[in-house]
Amino acid sequence: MVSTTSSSQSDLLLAIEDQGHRPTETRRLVAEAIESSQESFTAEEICARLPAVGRATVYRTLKLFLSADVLCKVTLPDGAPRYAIDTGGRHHHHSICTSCGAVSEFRASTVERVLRALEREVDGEITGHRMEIYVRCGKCQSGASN
Amino acid sequence: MVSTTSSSQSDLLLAIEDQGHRPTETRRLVAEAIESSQESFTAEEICARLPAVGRATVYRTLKLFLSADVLCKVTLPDGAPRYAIDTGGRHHHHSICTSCGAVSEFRASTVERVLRALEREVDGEITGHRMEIYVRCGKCQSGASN
DNA sequence: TGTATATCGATACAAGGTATCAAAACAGGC
DNA sequence: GCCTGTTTTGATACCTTGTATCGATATACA
Repeated sequence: MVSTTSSSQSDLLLAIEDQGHRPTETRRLVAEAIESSQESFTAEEICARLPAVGRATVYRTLKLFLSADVLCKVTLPDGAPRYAIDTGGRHHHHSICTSCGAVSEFRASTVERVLRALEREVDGEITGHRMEIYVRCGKCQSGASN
Repeated sequence: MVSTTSSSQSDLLLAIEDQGHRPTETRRLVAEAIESSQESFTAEEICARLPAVGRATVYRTLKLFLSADVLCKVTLPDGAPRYAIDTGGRHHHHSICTSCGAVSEFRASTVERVLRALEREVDGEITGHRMEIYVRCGKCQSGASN
């Protein structure tokens, strides 16, 4: 595929470019598919929307975006993984609407405070954590549909 | 003095019996393998230790223990699942040592308080959550080995 | 003893990825 | 433009963590 030096570069693409990866046409397609996604999405949805792009490449590209911190991967209550664009910079957590899949970020300073408190309760040193909040979002509550 | 209450039934086995499932020999084998496990373990480790028990049966049995709340399933930072005996009754969370795999429980009343506070921050109604704390446990810190 | 139900193992299959590898695309020097 | 070394790519095989199916067994119990 031929690379385009088009104007309005996607934020996703710029982010991995900053990490030293090439902004190829294939990656631009993946970025575009992500950016035009409503709410969150699965890797296989991207594969289905880009039949010309290999499955391995989709996963590789998602991984690049993840490591550039412009994409996040969340886990639904049943364990199914979903991806969503990650806009926040500092450390944060995600809330996921179990009806529509919308992912929001929140900087949980409160959560960090709790972790510091827990440091005295647990045996050893806290090295990391995982936290997700499942919600039924405002939109889904009002629009009775979903 | 050791209470020799005869054929001391495994707690795991008793728990699923209470749910109306039969305490079969196969299940007893799985329970035994679990109870003699150090720290946490994977399903495949149980399969490997019980070659006479079918893989599907091992997974089915783990699922029974999970739904009887005597087993818990945790996720390591890299996403790999592990199982551990769950002794706490009330709602609680787990801390996992990323060195040795030891899983501990903690009743995080503080965490619950945070969730109530977050209820005002997030859009919608909180319906659930997932939380895991990763630690380097005391044993691993002192014994420099792991 | 007979029969309904529960459980079992083998096996195929599913989801979500990763490893491999040869081919294509590319950057940069000439 | 042409060469050359590095990246990226797609196809494909494979891996992990399970779940579905199904015929064979085991079990309860009337």
